[in-house]
Amino acid sequence: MNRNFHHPPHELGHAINFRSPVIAHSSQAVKLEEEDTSSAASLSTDDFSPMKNDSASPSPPLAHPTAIRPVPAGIHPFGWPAPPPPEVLNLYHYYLSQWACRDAATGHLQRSLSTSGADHLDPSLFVHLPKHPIFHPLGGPQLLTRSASFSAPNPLLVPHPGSYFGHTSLDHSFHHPSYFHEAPTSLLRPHKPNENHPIVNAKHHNGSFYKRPGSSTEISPNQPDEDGSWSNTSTGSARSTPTSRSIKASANSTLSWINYYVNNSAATSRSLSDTNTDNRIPESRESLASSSSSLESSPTHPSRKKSWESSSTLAKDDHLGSNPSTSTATFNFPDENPLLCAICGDKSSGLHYGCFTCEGCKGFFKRTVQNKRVYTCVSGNGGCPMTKELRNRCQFCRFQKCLQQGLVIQAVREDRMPGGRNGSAIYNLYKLKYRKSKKFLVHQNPSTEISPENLNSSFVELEKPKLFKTPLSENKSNIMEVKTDDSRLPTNQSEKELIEIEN
DNA sequence: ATAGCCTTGATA
DNA sequence: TATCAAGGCTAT
Ligand SMILES: [Zn+2]
Ligand SMILES: [Zn+2]
Repeated sequence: MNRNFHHPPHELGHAINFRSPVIAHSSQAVKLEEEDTSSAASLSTDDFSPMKNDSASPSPPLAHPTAIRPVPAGIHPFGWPAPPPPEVLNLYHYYLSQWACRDAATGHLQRSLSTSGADHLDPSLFVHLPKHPIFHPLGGPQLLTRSASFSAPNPLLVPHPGSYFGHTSLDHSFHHPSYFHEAPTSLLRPHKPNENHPIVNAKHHNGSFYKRPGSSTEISPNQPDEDGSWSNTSTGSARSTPTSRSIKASANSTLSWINYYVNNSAATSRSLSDTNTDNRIPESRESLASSSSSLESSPTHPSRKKSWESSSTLAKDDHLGSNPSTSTATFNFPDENPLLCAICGDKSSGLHYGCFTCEGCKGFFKRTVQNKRVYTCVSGNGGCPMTKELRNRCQFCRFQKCLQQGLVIQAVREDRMPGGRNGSAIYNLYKLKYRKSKKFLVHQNPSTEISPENLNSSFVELEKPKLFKTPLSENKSNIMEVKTDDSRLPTNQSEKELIEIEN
């Protein structure tokens, strides 16, 4: 049977497809127009009911899907640790989100601020940014205040992955490492958000969104509400009137963390250039890297080291999730050990969606794709550790790692038909393929000893999935443009290699 | 929501 | 017929 009911990734991200009940109640999280005095803690379990809003909800659908954590604040169904304290500096998120913009002309990443000051920074643009605390570039999670400063390493690791600035839609490419480095400047502009953004557009702000009162450098009217909205951004011209909590953001302001990068933009741009493709994590950035070299690794540079072959401390547990500055090594799980989950390092139950994964990650991936769920990182930096113990703490980072490791979205069947085997179109997307010919395995390994090495030799390693291989580039087809043609013939190089080896 | 265990069904 | 990677079920 030819299966044609896959989950094409380019469909998953479209706003129209993100009307799942899980997403639907995100109207709680983002309200731009009206004042909302309810706090996030007021969310009840009813608000999260998956059966709610599906058909009978009177509230109109959102213009744009909003990624939220499916578990509302204050609810910890699985004994999760208490969520991080509320974030106090959305401005920092914004800054990081803009920091990664690559200049089309120079190829360098844009800094987010002009040297003339912060005139382009309008805090009312930050309304829908996640509010989770960020990780300090130097160390563990911290609450940055507007007066916070740091002598940051150079470069800062990554922009905040939960920012929607510059993106017309959410989809799973959002999770991919290339997202951070290849965001097209045509969509992700350095000094102001994407005007085409369904939320950040004139529809919500009467076209005066970017207008600023006079030449003031005051950038912060006040803090957003608990749900992330700004109470005073609804009506017209008086919108941006600074309040008593406004601050200055001039070159000599207290925003020294901004000034740092304003004054060091050249260095930071260079550090994120394309030449930086190795997976090595500089010591000064271990804290942010923790589980994922993923955020830096290039999908086109496989870096096929099989560290598990020589390592004897594979599944070393680490419960120091809140202190990642000391846990870099222990999170470096091998990704192709047939015995271990490529996502979390737990015991693998076999090949699932193209990779060796545990039952948990297999099910998690399936649920995520089937239900078209979108997550945000609980720590705000996309670098949450991924172990058996910690994998449930951040669904965003878990799914991100699934994609990074090469789990194939299309392998989740839309028709939910069990059994059988997936067609070649999907099969070709797998990073690892089971070698059908057992003769070769015997020939290769006459000994009957089952070692990880022998097991691995029975699998053919192929090129990275093409799914995300095309980096986000300057053309407008930045998001999941790769088509999944089921009728594609097995004529690619990887297939030839497979055949050649088998014969 | 998670994850362990079960059922299914196209291939070899 | 045995495999084994899909989805299903369900206690927690
Ligand atoms: Zn796992
Ligand atoms: Zn995370």
